[in-house]
Amino acid sequence: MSTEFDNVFEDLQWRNAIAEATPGANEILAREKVTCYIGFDPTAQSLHIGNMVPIMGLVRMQQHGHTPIAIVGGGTGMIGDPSGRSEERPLLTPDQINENVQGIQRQLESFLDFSEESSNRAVVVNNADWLSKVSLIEFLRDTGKHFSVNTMLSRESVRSRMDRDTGISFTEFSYQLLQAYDFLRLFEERNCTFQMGGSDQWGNILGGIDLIRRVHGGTAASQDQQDLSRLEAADLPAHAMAYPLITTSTGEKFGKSIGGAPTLDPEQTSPYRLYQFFFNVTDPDAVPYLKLFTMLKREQIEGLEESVQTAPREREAQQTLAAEVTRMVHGDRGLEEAKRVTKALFSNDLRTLSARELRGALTEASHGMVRPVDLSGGITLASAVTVNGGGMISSTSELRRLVDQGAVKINGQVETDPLRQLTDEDFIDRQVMVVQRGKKSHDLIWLEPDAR
RNA sequence: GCAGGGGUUGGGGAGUGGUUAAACCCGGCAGACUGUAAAUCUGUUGCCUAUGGCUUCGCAGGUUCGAAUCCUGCCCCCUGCACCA
Repeated sequence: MSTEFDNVFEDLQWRNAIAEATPGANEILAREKVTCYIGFDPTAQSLHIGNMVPIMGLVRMQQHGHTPIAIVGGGTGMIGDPSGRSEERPLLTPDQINENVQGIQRQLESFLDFSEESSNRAVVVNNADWLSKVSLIEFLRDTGKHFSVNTMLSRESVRSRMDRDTGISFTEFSYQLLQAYDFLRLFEERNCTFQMGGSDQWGNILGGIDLIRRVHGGTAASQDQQDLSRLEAADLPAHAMAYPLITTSTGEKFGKSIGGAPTLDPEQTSPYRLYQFFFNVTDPDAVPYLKLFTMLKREQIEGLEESVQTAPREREAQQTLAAEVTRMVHGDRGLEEAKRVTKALFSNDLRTLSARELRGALTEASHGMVRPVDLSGGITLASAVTVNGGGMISSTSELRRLVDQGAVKINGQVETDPLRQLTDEDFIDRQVMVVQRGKKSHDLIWLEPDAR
């Protein structure tokens, strides 16, 4: 695969995907093909869109001929990264972690090229493979000896916790050693000389390079890691770069909109919702996201950039962004589904669709709350809509408020009476009812099949 | 351990006996405008079988016609001091 950029570094730089880099990293990447890695925390069952940045980082590395390794932190996950946390993390059970590791591993596999024929095929490794096997004594002697507690204490993630009375446990304090050790192992076993990560991980990443340097010699072995940036490229046995943490143009944490960050798991976040998430991105965010989240070429993106300027109404950039991401995550079928549902929901002719079509389109759509309802005992709209909780409307009071504000539509018709009795007339084809809250949220309710 | 301060509705933060479901700000949600955008404006933001009722102000009791507001005990947090080192 070829691109318009000479090397990954330039590519990533153009995409604003580089916040930090070790001195000389750009030359290395231009000159040789390296093996690089990024770590993924198994704190949840599924990756979410925030993880797209690192994933795309690996994808682009591979595209440019480098060999990507994804580490899932089955071992470090047992410890917990103190970065960005004001309190001690609850420890996950080994079972949970295992489950999460497997889920994440599966998801990663759909982005990277793992084929045997590939000369730079991707690898997924679990750091539990080695972390769970090192002996404590061995670790303290061989690795711990290279770390100065003074330096470790000065780490922002540690210091902020020391200042609070809750403090930090030895467990989390040790985290930085483990992460550094990962890099050392990959360096030794897989000739991996490059690490990428979020800029919040920069300290940990440098710790890894420093460890490698101390273990494998180098003239400046006694220097403090704080001074890494002053070293010449030649002194560094390994390199790294960090991507910036993404925020929206208004400074919010990325992905925090509608009900939390969309995940990459279709069970948790339907393709439709993922599509909608990106479709609704604001103008100033559209182009930066296109650069970060898609494989589109420079000229395509520049074309879209112009379209945001000249014809914002067309929302070409958002549409392309949404389509590209959805296809990458859920494939052509997922994208098709997302578009089909979008069309059904925003064309305002719900009544013309059949129950079958609606169910097909909506079951996995929007809030995904599909709930059966039994009419036989008589039921009000309010109780139908709020059954089981968990839907987009959580209480009768909330329904009333929304109805008062003219925000609720049933099958496309504005609703005025939250307490009216439902009849099977309210269900399209006497089967399904589409509840709409505001412009963008939908629920689907269907009649209990045998209660009709 | 001693002394002092404090725990209020998603967050911040008023309120120290009734007119307080609890000011105000932020956030959230919705409406208008628009482009399924941003900005702006408006409304709303405990629950219910709803011109009323119920449950909320760390927890448990108590005093009162009436408590978030007063008393008692407990839990948790912050600040000084002491102890430890």
